[in-house]
Amino acid sequence: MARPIEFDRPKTVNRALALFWRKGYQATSLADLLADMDIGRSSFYAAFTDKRSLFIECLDLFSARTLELLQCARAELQPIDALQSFFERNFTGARGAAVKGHLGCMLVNTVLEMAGVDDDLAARASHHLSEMQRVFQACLQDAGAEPARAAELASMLMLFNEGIRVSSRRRLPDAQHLQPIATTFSLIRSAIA
Amino acid sequence: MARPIEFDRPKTVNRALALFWRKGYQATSLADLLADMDIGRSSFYAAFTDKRSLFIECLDLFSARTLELLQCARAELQPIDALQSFFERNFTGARGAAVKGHLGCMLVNTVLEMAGVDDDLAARASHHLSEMQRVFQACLQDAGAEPARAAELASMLMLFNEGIRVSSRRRLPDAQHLQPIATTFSLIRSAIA
DNA sequence: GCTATTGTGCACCAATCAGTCCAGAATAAA
DNA sequence: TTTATTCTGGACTGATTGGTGCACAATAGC
Repeated sequence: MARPIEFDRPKTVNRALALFWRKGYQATSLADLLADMDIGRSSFYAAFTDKRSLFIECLDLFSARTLELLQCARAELQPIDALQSFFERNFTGARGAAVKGHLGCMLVNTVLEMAGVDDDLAARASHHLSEMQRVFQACLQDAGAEPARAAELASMLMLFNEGIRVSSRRRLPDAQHLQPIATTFSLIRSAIA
Repeated sequence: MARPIEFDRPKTVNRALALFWRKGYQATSLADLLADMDIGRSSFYAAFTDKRSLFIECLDLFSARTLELLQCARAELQPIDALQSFFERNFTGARGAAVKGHLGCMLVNTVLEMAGVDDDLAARASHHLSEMQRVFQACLQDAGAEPARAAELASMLMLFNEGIRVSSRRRLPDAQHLQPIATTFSLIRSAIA
């Protein structure tokens, strides 16, 4: 047929995801993207249609990965431990994880950046957050909470999640994050038992 | 001497503040500002130096007003009630307040928008949030909490604040916000008593 | 080797960005 | 009225934005 595509698509999307995650949608220029993904303009538009379309792809990918991370922990640990580790892993252990932790959550970042600017993007991010909240709720039910109680706690946990993602972009000492996580989960445990 | 300034400076800054609050720094163009403030380019640069300088002025003004609101409630109500009303007022009562509530907190918005883009702006917003946290702590101490305990609760309350400001930009039903506020404060009350 | 097909490098585009500049309008002092 | 001072409207600038188009390069089938 013809010349084969020269770049590794998933890897290239990953680069874009990292950029968008760190700098947000608006502050990431096409020039930034092309340089970092190391492809030409034509290839970019041929493969990804649009800056906006690529952003949506990254947003969905980020959400899928986050949910996967959560489900993974859920399979390996007790439900509440799984939730707690989901928060703590951003501030402990490997340096790579800790660095990523300081970028917060791309979904939360997008909600705040795009609300009032591009409401469709904001709504899409918000929708992914609601999916996360449903997983929170499922974990809490697994831990023995009644559905109504689990829903109530899940919505508080989502609030906590949003808060900690903001807080983690403020470059405060890690202890400032870890201590409230511990406090919150000891509270949740006693609220269920 | 000469021609007097034709516009009411505080009022004009207010207009800019409202715009920045709603759309953030980057998405607010100079054209937007000029149209909304209803002044010409020259007057703008003569009076405010810069888009960035004006933004900083708005940021500081927003912070001052928020702190004032908090201190005001503190003077009129019991310390914990003051804190609780500070959160609830964004989702209850006059429609104007409720609309503003859905814009979240300009400081939180700025931290997330500018982190990794203009770290000085983000740091300035973050600094203002730390001031707020100190007022939280003072209220909790007024309510009888020991300093260490008050500091711990204040940092959790700030996390809660950041969360609720994110959540309020998601256009969820108000009950989704009011219920966690009630739950949180009943928790805090029992943690102090 | 020749041709058809497909992907790419790069020049180019209009639109928009923040910011500058100056001619002239409006006032106050004389 | 004249002059000095100050403020403002709007044209202008250079840089950057996201996006298009085209000529060429690289492959596959023949």
